[in-house]
Amino acid sequence: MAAYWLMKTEPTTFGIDHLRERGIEPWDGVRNYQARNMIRDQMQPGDGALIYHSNCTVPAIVGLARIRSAAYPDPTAFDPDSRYYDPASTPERPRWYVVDVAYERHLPRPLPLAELRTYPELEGMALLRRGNRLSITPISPNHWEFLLELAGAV
DNA sequence: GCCAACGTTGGC
DNA sequence: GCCAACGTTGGC
Repeated sequence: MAAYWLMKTEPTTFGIDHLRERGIEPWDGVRNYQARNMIRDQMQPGDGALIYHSNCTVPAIVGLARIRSAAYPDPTAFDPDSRYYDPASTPERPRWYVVDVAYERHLPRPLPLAELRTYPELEGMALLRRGNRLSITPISPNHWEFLLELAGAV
């Protein structure tokens, strides 16, 4: 049974258009233990993902992607030249993980955060909870269906 | 740029 | 193990 996820990214750094150009890309740089645990322990190839743009003019869910690999150690943690370098993570004892994420499509209509807050159907969605800062959150099947219909993507 | 919320660090 | 200080996230 496939699961669903929401993955935040900053469009100025790596947005949905970058993902479309790359086709498939390791989702690197996650440096939060809760998010790491979801990547490492729960994500499966075939899972669906909503791509969310944060820290921008109109924060919004903008596209659909697919998890395409099991978790493996984040190579940027081993690279002293990377901004995500973490000397505490070694190939022998990796601390951080990635999955490969494949572009599927832009939503026909982006779903702005401000609009999402208006739907009682989305109550309980992690993105909408106060003070939420997790870069990866699970999406319930009901919310997934609702969001896709809302965006005209069904 | 402001600031609330949250995570991490480190002294004790 | 507590908790204050600090850093980061991210909406507004």
